[in-house]
Amino acid sequence: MTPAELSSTVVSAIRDATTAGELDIAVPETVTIERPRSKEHGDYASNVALQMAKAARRPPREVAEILATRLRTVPGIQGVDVAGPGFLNFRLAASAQGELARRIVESGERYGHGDAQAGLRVNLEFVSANPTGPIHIGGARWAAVGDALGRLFEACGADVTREYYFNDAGRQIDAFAESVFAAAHGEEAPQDGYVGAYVSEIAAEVVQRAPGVLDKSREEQLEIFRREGIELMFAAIKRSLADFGTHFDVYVNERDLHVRGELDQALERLRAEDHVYTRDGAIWLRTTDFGDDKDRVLVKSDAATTYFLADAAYYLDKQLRGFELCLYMLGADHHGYIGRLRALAACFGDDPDRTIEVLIGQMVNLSSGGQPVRMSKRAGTVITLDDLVDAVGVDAARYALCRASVDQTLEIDLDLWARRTQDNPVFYVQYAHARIASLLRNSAEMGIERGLAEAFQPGLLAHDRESDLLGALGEFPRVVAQAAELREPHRVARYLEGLAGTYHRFYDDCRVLPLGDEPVTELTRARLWLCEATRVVLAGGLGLLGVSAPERM
RNA sequence: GCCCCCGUAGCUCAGCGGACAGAGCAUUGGACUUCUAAUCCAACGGUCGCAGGUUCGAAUCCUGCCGGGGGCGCCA
Repeated sequence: MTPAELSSTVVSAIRDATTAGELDIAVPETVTIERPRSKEHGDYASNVALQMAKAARRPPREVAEILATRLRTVPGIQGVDVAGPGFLNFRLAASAQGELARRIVESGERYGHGDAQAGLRVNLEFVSANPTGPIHIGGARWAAVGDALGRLFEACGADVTREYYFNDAGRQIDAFAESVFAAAHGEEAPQDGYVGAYVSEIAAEVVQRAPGVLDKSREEQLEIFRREGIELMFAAIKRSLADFGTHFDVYVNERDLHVRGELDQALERLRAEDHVYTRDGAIWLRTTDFGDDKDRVLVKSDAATTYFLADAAYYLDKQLRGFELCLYMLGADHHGYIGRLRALAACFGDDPDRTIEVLIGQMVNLSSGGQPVRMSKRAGTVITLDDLVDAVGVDAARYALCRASVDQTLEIDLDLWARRTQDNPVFYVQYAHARIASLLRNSAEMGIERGLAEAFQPGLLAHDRESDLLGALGEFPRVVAQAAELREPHRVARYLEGLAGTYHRFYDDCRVLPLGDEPVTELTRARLWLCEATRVVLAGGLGLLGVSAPERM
């Protein structure tokens, strides 16, 4: 019996009790079932009686007793206690609990997937770094978390589009072109320009690709360094992301929106909706009507369009492509964007509470040898995604970035994450998977099969460690659904660490394969089902984070 | 000045109102003729920043303060 099944069983009990006149209350759609921290409180617990007591105008313990009496007769439930202020504590029959192992093995990688976000057309926009330099560590955080979020949404049935938006026009790009130009001529980068080894590398590569470029006029050179530089830089960015295991479905750039006339269309639309006015020669959007702190300029007094107008066109573009929800994942330094993005949606007639969500990721700090690794854009000592991967590998990098809430300023100790020891959480989890894989290989070599599903005897998995493990496995679907709903992939990582620990403890106490000339028993086979079920969940969970599940380590 | 994030064990952090607040690391002491000891067990360790409020019940929700980090542009 899964927690979800137990939940609906309790709902049925409430319905029956109201029908029988024992309770006078509206029947809830679902009730909360949780794994109690303490083993004394049974396998599962529910606070439903406490929550319904007031509406039922009865003491909580009395409500709990009414439900307990009915629930005690349900097959698979071994016992129901009323405890404390009115908790219902359930003990499941070993067979009802062990049954889960078969279910997981048969579901395979689909176990844990659900339909909580079924059909939702969601747009995830993340990283979105301009091609003026490599992906830095802040972008890396979203490359990991945004990608994991996409996997989570898909696991919950959503229709996901991963999108990368960038500017290939504008002042940043001008500065980049001038910096590459300067580097090609052995000159200092201009004020507000870009520095770092990659600028010189790109300059050299452009010169190689376009022989004779240095003999052309300054204007022609700038144009070539701009065009070729962007192309090389963007190719490098895409390579970094691909090596990192993060893929995008759609790349959108401002220039295309411009070329297709989408900025003009957006402006006309906003004008038609009467949200636009002119002041000091500039064209403004009245975002303060929708909660922004100040109105925003769409077209500057020199007739140049702002990035904000491009943002407007881009939002409209997403709306027209039929997305019901647009998620923006931004760095902490962009939190000021939230108000204007929401106002934008409202100006286009949408309800921002429904169509827009902005996730803000706090900063990432790195340390090595106990000393902080400081970034300086001016000195060109920017820590990049590639640097992180070089230092700790893709799996550890993704896991480290996904492991913490994005609300938390993240501290990454490069020495720790490069280590192949138990201090390193990703190895702790991966090791559990490799350990199971090894055990299953051994069993295959010994010619021991877990056998047909029909022959599986779930009731044999009655050891405390087995019960703990089954309980943990039963939590996975809920963890996945909750992580997607809250947009918090770190919950999956934390869950996996707990599951790995629970498995290691089981492994320590419960011998699976026969020793010496011991016979193969039904318990041996039942435990093989349990081991395979655990392997499936570990692999599935790691997969949601884009981290590999090694067969050997 | 205004806005956002954080404050939980020595350290890094979990914990979208529920039972005596958890994990890993660190420290101390144990467990390998046997399925991967890259593991496990035990001990130690807390005024959940402070003060009010809401609630049967608050680390969790609300308000105010204190401390740390980040941000405020006709920049991108």
